[in-house]
Amino acid sequence: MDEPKLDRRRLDVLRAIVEDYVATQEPVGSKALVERHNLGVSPATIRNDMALLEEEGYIHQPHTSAGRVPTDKGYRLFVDRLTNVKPLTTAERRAIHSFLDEALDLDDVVSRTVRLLAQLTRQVAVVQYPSLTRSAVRHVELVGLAPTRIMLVLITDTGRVEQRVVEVVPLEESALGELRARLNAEIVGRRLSEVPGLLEDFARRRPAGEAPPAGAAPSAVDALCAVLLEMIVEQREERIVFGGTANLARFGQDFPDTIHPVLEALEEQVVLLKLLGEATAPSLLTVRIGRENELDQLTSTSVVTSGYGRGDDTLAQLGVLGPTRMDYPGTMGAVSAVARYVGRILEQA
Amino acid sequence: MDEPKLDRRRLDVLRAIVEDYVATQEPVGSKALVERHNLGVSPATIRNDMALLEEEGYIHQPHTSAGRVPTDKGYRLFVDRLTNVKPLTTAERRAIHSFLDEALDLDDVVSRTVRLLAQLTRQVAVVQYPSLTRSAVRHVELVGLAPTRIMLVLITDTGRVEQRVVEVVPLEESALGELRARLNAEIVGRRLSEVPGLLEDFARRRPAGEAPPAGAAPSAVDALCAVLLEMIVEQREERIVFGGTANLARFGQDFPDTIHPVLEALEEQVVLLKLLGEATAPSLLTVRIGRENELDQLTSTSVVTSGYGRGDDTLAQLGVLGPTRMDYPGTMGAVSAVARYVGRILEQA
DNA sequence: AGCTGGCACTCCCGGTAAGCGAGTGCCAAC
DNA sequence: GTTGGCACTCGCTTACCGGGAGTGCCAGCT
Repeated sequence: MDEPKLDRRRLDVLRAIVEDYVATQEPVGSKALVERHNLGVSPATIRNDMALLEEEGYIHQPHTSAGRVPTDKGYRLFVDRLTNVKPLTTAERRAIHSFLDEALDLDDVVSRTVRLLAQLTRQVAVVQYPSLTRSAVRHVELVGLAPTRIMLVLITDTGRVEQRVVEVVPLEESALGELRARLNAEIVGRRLSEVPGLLEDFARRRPAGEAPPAGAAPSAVDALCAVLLEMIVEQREERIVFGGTANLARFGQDFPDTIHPVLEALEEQVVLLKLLGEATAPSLLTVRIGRENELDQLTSTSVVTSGYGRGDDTLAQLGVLGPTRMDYPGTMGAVSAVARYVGRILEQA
Repeated sequence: MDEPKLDRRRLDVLRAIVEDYVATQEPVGSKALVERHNLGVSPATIRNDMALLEEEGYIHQPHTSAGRVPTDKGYRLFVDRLTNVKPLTTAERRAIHSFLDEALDLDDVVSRTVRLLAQLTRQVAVVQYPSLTRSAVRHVELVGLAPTRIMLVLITDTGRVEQRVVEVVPLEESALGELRARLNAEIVGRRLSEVPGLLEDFARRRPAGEAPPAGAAPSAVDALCAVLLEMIVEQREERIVFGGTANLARFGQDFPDTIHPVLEALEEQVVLLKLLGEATAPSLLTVRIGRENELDQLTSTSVVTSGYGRGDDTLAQLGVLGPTRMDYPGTMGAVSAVARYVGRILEQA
């Protein structure tokens, strides 16, 4: 352990400080502490403990003769060792189910999840679309719009639908049908990450009569494969949506100078990606507190994320963002529960 | 005219007040006015005019001995009679083109439009997806996932793709193909609004041998038609996205109590719908100022919207929202230009 | 040793008072 | 109809001054 000196009561004090501060949003003093928690000792004793905690960097005094406020390090210890995720109430649990069960398609699942998370945690919610590369092909559709224009629709087993229009050399309807069948036979059910290899193979193996004359325009097959590849690769930069920004402003002038940069940060896809961080195992919670976030604009916010997916497959991340003084146990419980349930929804899709 | 008394100079004064107030965000006094605009008269004269304007309700004095601020009515007159939409700079124009030309599909067009509008106007941008009902069917695809499960994909000529999974009585692959062909023959190219009628007709006209035995489960045709109808009707509540909320917070503590309700309002789909209002002819600008908005939460904001679409067909609305003290000419110019260009993009899709 | 009550000290916060300055309305004169 | 002058209003800033919460320290108690 880093700080073996921290005996039991000192930890209790830290926990009490975090809880009170989160609840009241005001620096908490020794007297208030002994009143609200039965610590069994006098304020003076608590003061000694607090002095110690401050020395170790777990709490901080805004000014002489003010109460104490937890530091990032204090929150970190609180999250790691002093508390557990709080299980949801049955009402909340029911809300999750009824809210998500009504979702019609993937877009709907994602947007409902955002609203749900925002409402449950009263914070800003961030949800990433299920990764294309980790999902599998459910179907590829080729729709002839005109002799030289084909719409290529890719449907994944996570319910994601991507489409793109391709210009090709003239192609008959029957050839199109045959191509559709062969293409589907080749890649349906395979992971998207496998598809590039399969396509390459597919293009090489094509029937002899279909090979284009040397130097001619690329065949329809080639053109389609190229676009399909492009779709898969391009979409690796995942889509991320967020909502519940009103919760940022909720605390009135709580941290007024902070709200603008945070909103700005949220509007940048790149930032959101960093925010959600590396994919973790499903329902494994990650908490990043204050300055643990790399971005300057987010040094006074905390982020709680979790992976979600089918079984042990992490398809994407979701989570919430709020001020460092957040209700960690409750937030963690909500994020974790929502992540699990979204995963289950995707399974049955 | 409502107020025939308003002679030329008085109108000039109002215009000057609006312009200065928008630029400085501070109540503007008579002295500052004559300095910044060459009105050719003395401050005392301006004061007389201001008193008149105030009496008529065009401007307002926050407190005795402060400068004047335009009222909603003042902004209204300004927008209606005192200014024209400002044409964009060529740089801005170029930005629009390069930004939107890169869009890959409809989602991309919409999200890019939001970012573009937000950036151009430095305000909150709101964009509605092209209306399903006013677009036409490009293709309907039926994908057999399992003997009793079919995925129904509807593709419109605006590039919108909607899909839904349907449970049906067992159906062979060949029957599915035939059904797909017949269904497409029936409705491709037709307006979505016409589809319900066509489908009814279609179901009635079905070949005799295919009719289900009386009292049996509904045929696959019936089930599919039902879901298709549902998709069309349901989606009438259009999707709307917004962005650029950071711009709300930009003015620091400008209108601090206002930002929270506004953010809250934006998160409600219903509110957004009201915000964009009735569909208007493409590139016809609508400006709603302050209390002209029905919603209480938005009484200190103004909304500038425009329809967009192909040719004379209005497919949806887009626009921006900001404080009533906004740069109306510039905002109107940007909204109008973007609406026109988005329409053109949809045409060539 | 560790805990406790007492006590002096620090410093934030809220309220009040004074001075400044911007802006006005009015009026008499042009 | 316009102008300069002038007294007046009133919000904003600064300074000042208790009151109060909270602390650190210390001496005494268990």
